[in-house]
Amino acid sequence: MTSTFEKPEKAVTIREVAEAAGVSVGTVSRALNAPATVRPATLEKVRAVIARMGFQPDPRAQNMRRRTTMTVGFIINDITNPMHSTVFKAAEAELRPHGFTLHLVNTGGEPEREAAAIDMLQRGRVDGLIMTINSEQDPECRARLAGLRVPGVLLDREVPVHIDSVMTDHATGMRQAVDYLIGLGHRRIALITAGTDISPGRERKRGFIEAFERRGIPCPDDLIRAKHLSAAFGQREASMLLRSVDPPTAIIAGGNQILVGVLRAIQQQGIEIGDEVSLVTCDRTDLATTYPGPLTLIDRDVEAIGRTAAELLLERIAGKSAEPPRRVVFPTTLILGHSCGPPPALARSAGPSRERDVRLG
Amino acid sequence: MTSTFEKPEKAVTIREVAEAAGVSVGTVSRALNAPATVRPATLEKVRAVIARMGFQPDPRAQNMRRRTTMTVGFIINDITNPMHSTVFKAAEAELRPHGFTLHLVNTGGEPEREAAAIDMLQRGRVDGLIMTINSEQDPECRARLAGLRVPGVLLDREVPVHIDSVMTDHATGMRQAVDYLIGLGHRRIALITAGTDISPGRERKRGFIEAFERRGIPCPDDLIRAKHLSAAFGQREASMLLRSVDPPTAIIAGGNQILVGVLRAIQQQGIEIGDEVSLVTCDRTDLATTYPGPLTLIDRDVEAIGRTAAELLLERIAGKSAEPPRRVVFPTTLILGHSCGPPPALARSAGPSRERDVRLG
DNA sequence: AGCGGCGATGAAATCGTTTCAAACTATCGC
DNA sequence: GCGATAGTTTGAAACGATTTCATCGCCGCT
Repeated sequence: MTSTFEKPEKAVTIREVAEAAGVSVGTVSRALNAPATVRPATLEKVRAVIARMGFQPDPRAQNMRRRTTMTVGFIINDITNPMHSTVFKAAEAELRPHGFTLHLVNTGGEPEREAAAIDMLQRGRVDGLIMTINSEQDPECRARLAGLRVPGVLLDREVPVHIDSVMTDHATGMRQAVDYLIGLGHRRIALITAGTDISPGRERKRGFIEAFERRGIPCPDDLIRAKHLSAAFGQREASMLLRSVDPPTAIIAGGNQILVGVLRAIQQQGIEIGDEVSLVTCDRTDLATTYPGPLTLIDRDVEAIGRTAAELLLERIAGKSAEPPRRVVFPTTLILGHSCGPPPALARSAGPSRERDVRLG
Repeated sequence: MTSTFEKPEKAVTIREVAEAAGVSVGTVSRALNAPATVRPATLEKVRAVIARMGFQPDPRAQNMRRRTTMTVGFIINDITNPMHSTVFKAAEAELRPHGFTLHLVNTGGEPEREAAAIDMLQRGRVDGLIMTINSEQDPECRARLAGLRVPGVLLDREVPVHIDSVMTDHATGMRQAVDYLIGLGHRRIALITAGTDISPGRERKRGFIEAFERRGIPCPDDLIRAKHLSAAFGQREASMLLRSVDPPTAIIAGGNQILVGVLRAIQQQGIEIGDEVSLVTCDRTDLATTYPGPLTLIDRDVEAIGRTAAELLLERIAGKSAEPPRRVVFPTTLILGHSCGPPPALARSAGPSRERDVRLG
């Protein structure tokens, strides 16, 4: 409507307000930050002038003087990962009421960028950090984490450093899933997941192996592919596995991006999920819950994870920096869909547990 | 490894560096910001001290003094929407090499929060804004946008205000999709999309209507459901439409969240996509490309959109504030999947264009 | 009347950097 | 040898708020 360019009038400063109100700058400052200490009459007068002139304190000056920014840094390798963006959203919702706002850095998982992000943020730009550092092993990153000048919370990563963390019990979740598959008769179970250089990869692999051990069944080590959390990796490994001479009868996609690749590989080979190959995935994404079936998945409360990270951080910022680092571990839940059935060989002899539509492989 | 708490030593200031190097603070500052103006011998000496003491300028003080923050604000209603997070990522990738970092605010689309976000960011916290303001109509938000003190770029929103914008030609994309469906024989085509209070909703509806008009075919107004961009809305409307006495033979899911709801409704009623009902969706998400079929969709280059927004902003920040606002419009592409076929009635009489597996409704 | 105490206010210090005019130094031409 | 000049460096003044400290009135109490 207004086609006239509102001239970006120079911001009004506290000094101008003080002059206009006929008081000192100190009084204006107190009127804003400690209203109880200024006489009601004066307070009202100052407030009127503030409102009239549309004064708002300059955050830069406040940051400078208060040595605080009311900003929290969020470091993540890929914000387009639905799990990560959900954590971010939940953390923001928790922090906003406390006046905090978030600085988001998308690192792509590269060690240098992660180290650089920690560096640039923690040096006066934020009051706290929530992060998923992919370079658990990188000495640079570890040094940065060890020397952190602001409180920090680590998400789903295990770094030998004194810092709060919010973890997921991926191992137990994986063990349950594998146990479920073993119970259905599967022995040739494949696991495609993150590299063992990061906690989720290590934990999932551990849970996978443990499930077999507890049953006293030899673990199909040749079917464990723990390298990357990407769709491309998922597709490549799933394709190779499915084409091999002794293919798995069940696949566990250990990561929501991996699932995308695994599904593509399965489609490419025209294989029927649940009948020819059972499928379990991790994390409740739109794809996992909406894909026909739907898919059996290892769920976790991602929003609670984001909320908890924010809570831990808020407590630290509020001053409990002396207390020992805390570590909150969230459980997982196996949610049964219809993507698993008995392995084909078994199904052919014994009665099938659910309707199938047998096709040629 | 280091179990000793690295004491968060007080940050070293430029004054301390100056003293240690035996020069004035001004010289240290110039050594950093204008090395050419300081004598090589002095420069080296200062640099050595800086390195030894590990000095890094305090960003807060720099922001304060320079009146600039090297930060860009990104305001979005929902960062978990894959389109939005992709735009963010692309924009960040473009801005990072220029030294900018991003402040992300997730508003949930509420007008007050959007207005508050603009307010809090543009007053000294950021040097520019990239935003998708949902409250196109809200006077508060419009006023904020009109009085912006920093350069801004609007994403996919039409606000009568002098500001750069990056748009998508949703109307043409929709027209092509509808035309394609009409060509397949469909007449009862449903559109479920955003409300007409925001540009994508208006444009998609316009394109939908135009497609019929150009063919001289009456537009099925009763099948247009333009209200919200949510899975819940998509599911509710799709369910109602599919259960109605004269159901649509084709559905267009005008939004990636809407698609989730539409697919659920279709699954719930056991309807076969492509045979009993044709489906077109918007945006290339993992779900759309991985869902069996895959789905026919109206694609757009979301990364280019994010990149372009960043470029426009960078140019403004670099000083071209006088130039008239620019408006970049990105085209869409119809990508054919296998989710569309001739309408059931036609298919039953004429020969089907692709294999079907007829089921009871 | 004098004194203590208290609440409200103003003046000044402070945060750490950049910037700018002025001072200083060395070099050069004449 | 002297002034001009260019090149460096210095010292101090911003930047815009918060915060500390001293002061001033005022009230009540003895």
